[in-house]
Amino acid sequence: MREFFPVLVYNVAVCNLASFTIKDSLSNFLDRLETILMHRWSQLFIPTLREAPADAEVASHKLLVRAGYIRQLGAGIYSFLFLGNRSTQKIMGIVREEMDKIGQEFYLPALNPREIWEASGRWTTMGENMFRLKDRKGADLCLGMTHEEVMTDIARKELRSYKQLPQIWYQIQTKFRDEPRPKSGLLRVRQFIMKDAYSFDIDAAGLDVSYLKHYDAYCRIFDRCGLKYMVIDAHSGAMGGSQSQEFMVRTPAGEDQVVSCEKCSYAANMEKAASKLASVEDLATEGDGGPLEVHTPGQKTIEDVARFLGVSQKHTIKTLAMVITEEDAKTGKTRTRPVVLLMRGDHQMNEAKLSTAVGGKATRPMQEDEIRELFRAPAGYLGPLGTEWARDLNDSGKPILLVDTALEGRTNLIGGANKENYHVKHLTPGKNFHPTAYVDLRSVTAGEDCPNCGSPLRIDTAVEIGHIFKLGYKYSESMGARVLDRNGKEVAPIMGSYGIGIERILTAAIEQSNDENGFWLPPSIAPFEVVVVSTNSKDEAIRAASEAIARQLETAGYDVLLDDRDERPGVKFKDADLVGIPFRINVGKKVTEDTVEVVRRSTLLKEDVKLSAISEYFRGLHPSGH
RNA sequence: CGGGACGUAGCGCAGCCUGGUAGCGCACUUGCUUGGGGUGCAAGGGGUCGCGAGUUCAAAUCUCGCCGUCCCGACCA
Repeated sequence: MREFFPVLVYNVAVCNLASFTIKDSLSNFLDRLETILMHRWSQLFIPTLREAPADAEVASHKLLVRAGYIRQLGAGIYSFLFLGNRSTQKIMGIVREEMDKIGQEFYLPALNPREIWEASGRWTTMGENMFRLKDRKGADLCLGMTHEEVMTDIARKELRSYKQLPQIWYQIQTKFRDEPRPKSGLLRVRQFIMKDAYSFDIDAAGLDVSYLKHYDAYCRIFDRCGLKYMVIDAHSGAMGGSQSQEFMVRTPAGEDQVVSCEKCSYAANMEKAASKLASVEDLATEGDGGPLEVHTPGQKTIEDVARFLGVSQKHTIKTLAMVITEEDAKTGKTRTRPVVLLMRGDHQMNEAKLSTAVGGKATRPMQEDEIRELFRAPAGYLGPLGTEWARDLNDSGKPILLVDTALEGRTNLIGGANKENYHVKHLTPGKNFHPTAYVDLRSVTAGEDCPNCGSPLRIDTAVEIGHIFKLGYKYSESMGARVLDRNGKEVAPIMGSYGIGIERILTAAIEQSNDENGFWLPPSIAPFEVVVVSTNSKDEAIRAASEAIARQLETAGYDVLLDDRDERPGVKFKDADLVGIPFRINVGKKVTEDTVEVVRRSTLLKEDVKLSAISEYFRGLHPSGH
């Protein structure tokens, strides 16, 4: 603020020339100047609401609207008003400062021609999630959901040599996604601001460095934003990604499930999380140990069968019949391929893990007629016997048998007999049936042991605020970016992509710190750091002291909001508590003793502070140490 | 895209079933009052009842269609 002072005076002067009539005295002019330099509540637009809109469900949504930060324009489309804009601007400022340390900021178009999305193949794969439009000539355009294509287009046109690498390019801009279901205020929207960065390196070792730079920058950004976050290993998808981590903030409003260890640093999302299982003592062998059919009339579920036979579900096999859709390499036609999964009876299958196991293809449960055709038996009695048709994963089109790792090494399990009303005892993998592969298909559940340290795992819902991702060669190859390496050989640069959701930082911060009266933001991202409440605007001593304190702190470099409205103190206190400002100074009767109250919003604890000690007081509290 | 709910003043809601002058609280305007946790009193302003058709002498209310918003699910680079 201070360094912009001369510029501001100039602008204000110029702006006012037009309306500067003879009637306007110099002091009037200076008053106006003062209003602009000092943020006076009485002259600002901060439309606070006593009640939240009926549409709002999650805390941050209700409070953002109540505090006058945002207003809704349509489903998943929001306007940012004065306070909301100040806060997101501060967040962007922090992101920009830290990103400038590792990369270069660009400004890219949101309006993209179809061609570059055709080149990467995403014009079709993005499907309905992409906003599309036509120009007057009928040419297809879309609104950018992310900017791999545009960045890679620049790279392919401009980068020629390994000597130009590495490059880290970033932007902080609006993105558009036609979400099937916008929800939870700013958490899931159709237009939002994102910082996205892209790295180009000559080799994997270079990518490791770029990736690490982003990891460090992200930690600094989220630390400075005052968030309590965790970094988790993420499901990197089937397409080329080798490493991927997500920065998550725990909150019940979140949409993602995150597994984390109570003791050590282990954390992963559900699609990736693993756990150590307590070992199970297998059932004893009866008779000769060969497969033994048992009559289980009407017992279709694992629960039924285990109870009926008087065994734990841990000794049973759950047989799941799925289908994947794959494309024939030669004809290009899609066809289905049966995938039979064996899980321990009490375990849940994770579809993302399954999808990863089969190379990222779409999966769905088998239909009744497909089941009958493959097993010659009805659902409820399926089992691994007679699955000799199971083939190699690469043997396109043929059925495969995937067995969860929890069953590896187990013996004498109980599963369906592929015959109505019958199950089979003494099933042992590798002996009675032969898996295509053992793979981890199981969803971790809370309380299981951490794979690192053995402590209990917890599962929380969380919001993703950042994501770093080793892209590999997907875009550089498909879009034809090439540079010459040291040997003069043409190679595709290896890429990384790195995103941060700006509004999600604000939302997560509010979710982390709110009560029924409002919320409090970390000073670094709050629209104002301090609100000075003049408790009685008719009392000249109080009014003057409020002005003086506000000006003093403003001069010291703080962002100060002076509540000079002619309102009752109760109204001002309620509003101050609502709007997210972390510190409040109540200026009241005690000014006659040169004393004011400082209130920390997070605790609502009040402290009497001498006027002469105000600056000193805040020097101690301010995290960025003015 | 499947399931559910809602749409009446800026916000929160009643009225609809049983058709007949559109109401309450907050907010807003004016005056007085009050001045440390949304002060009190008085007088006001503000509504094509989401849109369109239909039934009817008459529709916020009944019927049909459309649009919009929210919730659950599916989806989520």
